[in-house]
Amino acid sequence: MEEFHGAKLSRRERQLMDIVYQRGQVSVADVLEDLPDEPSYSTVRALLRILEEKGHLTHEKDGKRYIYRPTEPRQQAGLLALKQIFHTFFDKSIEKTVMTLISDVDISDEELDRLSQLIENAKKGDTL
Amino acid sequence: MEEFHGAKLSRRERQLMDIVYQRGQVSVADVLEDLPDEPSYSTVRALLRILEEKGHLTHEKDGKRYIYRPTEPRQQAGLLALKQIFHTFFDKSIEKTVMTLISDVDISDEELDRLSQLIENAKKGDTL
DNA sequence: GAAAAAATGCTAAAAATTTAGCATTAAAGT
DNA sequence: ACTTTAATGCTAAATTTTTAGCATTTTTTC
Repeated sequence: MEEFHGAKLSRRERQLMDIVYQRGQVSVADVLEDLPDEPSYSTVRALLRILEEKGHLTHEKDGKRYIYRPTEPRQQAGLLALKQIFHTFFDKSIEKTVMTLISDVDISDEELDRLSQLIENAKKGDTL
Repeated sequence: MEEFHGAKLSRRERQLMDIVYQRGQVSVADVLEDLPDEPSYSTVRALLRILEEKGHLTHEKDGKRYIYRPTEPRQQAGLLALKQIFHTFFDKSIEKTVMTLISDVDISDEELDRLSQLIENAKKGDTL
């Protein structure tokens, strides 16, 4: 099993990376805003620096402040995280995973239609 | 957003809980077997005890040894973990999530058929 | 039933994580 | 240009996590 990004991160680090992936990119202030327990500015900066040292983030200057972005693309990180989940909780069964999602999360008829379409396309793609 | 079990756990604790959910139930030896870096027996026991203190596990005796089980059912824990992922990486879109799964993970035609069926049923259930 | 093996109970040290302070630099306002 | 504001650089303390040792109990074996 390939390793998903979260496996090597401490608790706080994971929390930060989640915020980064949710927002796409962050300033220190952004992170502070999303953290429920409001650590100090210094604390958040330290964590971002550590995550950058470890290679999970990069930063660039935007005016006077740093903007941090993940080094691993969102899509890829998401896939690994998803694989981890469906390996641990759903016996590597896509069916069980999707079943859980559509039965417990609100979903519109339009979305269901698009899902059907998606699967039909996958079938065609596979059999060709 | 409801909190998934992993959010309050340390790195090692998460690792243990993943093993527990993968196996359903574990002895100390089981956990040791699944940990790639082989910490000591004592270490694993300590962690299991802590997880029990925190309310994530319970144990019962099976002959001479303890068997630990999660207190939160697998299905429920899996759902929360899944929600977390699709919130963080897939914009809360079931479509994006499923798309990623079926396009990047090997899937058989039979499974695709069952998926179609699943979605058809969901449609009927919703519109009734 | 005595000895050996294999488990747990408890405790504390080592390591890693998390936190925040003080100094400095860069930007903005007047 | 000078003052104020808001950012970063660096460092170290506090806390949490992780680890493992030693004593004790339970089970197995002979």
